[in-house]
Amino acid sequence: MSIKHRFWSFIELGIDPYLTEYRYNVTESLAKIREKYSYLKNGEESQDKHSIAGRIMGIRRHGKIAFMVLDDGTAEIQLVFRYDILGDEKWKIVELLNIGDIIGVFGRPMRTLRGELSILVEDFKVLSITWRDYPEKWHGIADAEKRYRLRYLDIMLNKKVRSAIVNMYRIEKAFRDFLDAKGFIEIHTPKLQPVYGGALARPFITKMYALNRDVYLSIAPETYLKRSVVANLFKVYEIAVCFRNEDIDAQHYPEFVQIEIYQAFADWNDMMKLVEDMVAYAVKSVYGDYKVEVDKNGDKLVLDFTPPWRRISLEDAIEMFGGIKVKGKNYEELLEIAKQLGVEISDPRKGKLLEKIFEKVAQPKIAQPTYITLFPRDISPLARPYRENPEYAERFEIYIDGLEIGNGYSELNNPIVQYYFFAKEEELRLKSREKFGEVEYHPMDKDFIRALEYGMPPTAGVGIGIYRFMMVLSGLSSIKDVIPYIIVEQENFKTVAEENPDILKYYVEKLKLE
RNA sequence: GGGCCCGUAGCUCAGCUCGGUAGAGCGGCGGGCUUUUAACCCGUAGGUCCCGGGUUCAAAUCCCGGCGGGCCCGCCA
Repeated sequence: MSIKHRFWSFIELGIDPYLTEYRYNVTESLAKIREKYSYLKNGEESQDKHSIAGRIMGIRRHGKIAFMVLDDGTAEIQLVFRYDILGDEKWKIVELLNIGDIIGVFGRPMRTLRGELSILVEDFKVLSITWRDYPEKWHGIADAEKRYRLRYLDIMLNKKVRSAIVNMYRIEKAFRDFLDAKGFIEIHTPKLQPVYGGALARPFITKMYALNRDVYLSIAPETYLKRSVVANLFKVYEIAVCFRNEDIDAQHYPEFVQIEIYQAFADWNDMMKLVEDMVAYAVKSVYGDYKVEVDKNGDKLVLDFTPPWRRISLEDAIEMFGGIKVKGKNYEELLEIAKQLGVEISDPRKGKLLEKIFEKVAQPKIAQPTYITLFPRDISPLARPYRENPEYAERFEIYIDGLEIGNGYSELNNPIVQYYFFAKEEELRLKSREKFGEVEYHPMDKDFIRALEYGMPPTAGVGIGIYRFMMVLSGLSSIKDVIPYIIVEQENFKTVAEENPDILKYYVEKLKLE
């Protein structure tokens, strides 16, 4: 690059973007200012003075007046820079500012003649600069690879992504508030476990040097939260990161967050009530209403979280949405139905066939929050068999906008039966391996069974996928869009210091780094 | 694990079918402009066309291999 870097222009004006200012006294957020001064009429100026700080997101220059857009993380506002107010010296700095620079601003709220609430700038400080050009303002960052590599830019520029991430925090907080008011406590269960369990999935295996052994990354907090119930912590939950060594697609990612809740002396019906109340509470406190309008790439969908939610049994749902009778059918008949539907299936469990048929014909049609109940017992090794018919489990799943969001049940508290189910799982694994290849199964966990042997009360539990829930609420179709940062392969590129040895030399000398 | 698609300037993209001097808009830089909302006007710089190999007089373009990324199917939430 032969042209002088604008960094040197700042230095010439006596501004070092890292050495001149070390802090800025912010007195008000832009969200508050927007609220407080909404009364201003066109052309009206307030005499109040505020200090704000943030990133310049847009610039419109008109000679001796310039308009910029400032984002302070709570909202955006237009800044009005005027030569007659700022004077010659400061105007030179205004001319150097680029989109992406970070400034602190002192000024007065006003509304322009065109009706834009603004800050009339009386003074400002350069707090940091950008060394890289920002993406085009209209399309922003659109290339999927760039979005994930430069995720901070995607979060900064893509409003849908940013509000999903901010609202995820608010939803989690509302869940905690709701549960706290009901006397629940949150427990941190181990992420490094000697036996994995609580779900059916392939685990990550890592080396623990302290004990010179392999350990598993937690696939679910379930068995430890149930131990906590045994410990007389009768109302527990955790917002837990879970790791599952499976493939990535639009609905799955190897690390994800779910909230798991366990309540003693309760059954699945109590848990469905708790969940719909909690979710409705959270949605209302974050979005202002039980009904949320979601923009799915231009298509509008109004989700209604008003409790109670619809409850349909798995087999009824297959009949209702798919027009297929499955009740009382045997394994061979169900296999034939699956084949007709084009469902590839290699699993000896009848329940797995039903689940697959449901996923094919019913799941995509469930838009509003719905409980699908009475899952087959043979695919629910941690759930309590249905009191009226042990072919089923007292288990429900939550579906919203065609996505599976959660899973809950009356927890199996019988250590004898739990032992039997785990033993069956091992058997299933060995049997299936010959016939179908590897299937996911739940490993024997005798330590967990021993906990049950000390006595666990009747208990209901649930797990709700936080990322999936946020996908649904924000209308984002890929789970990666609501995960703050995902893994990407390292890439070769040059840093600014590598490309500008003169600037590197400047700082090394200035800060006496050698 | 299987299939399909994408990779060109800082960003968004065109050019690729039918091989023949590397393009536009935005952004950057320089100039003009005191009320704009993707401001506008004039000028200007900016490229390893993802990488490697092959075919050809000639490759961004055709072929092969690789890398990076996306989507779908199978499996997991």
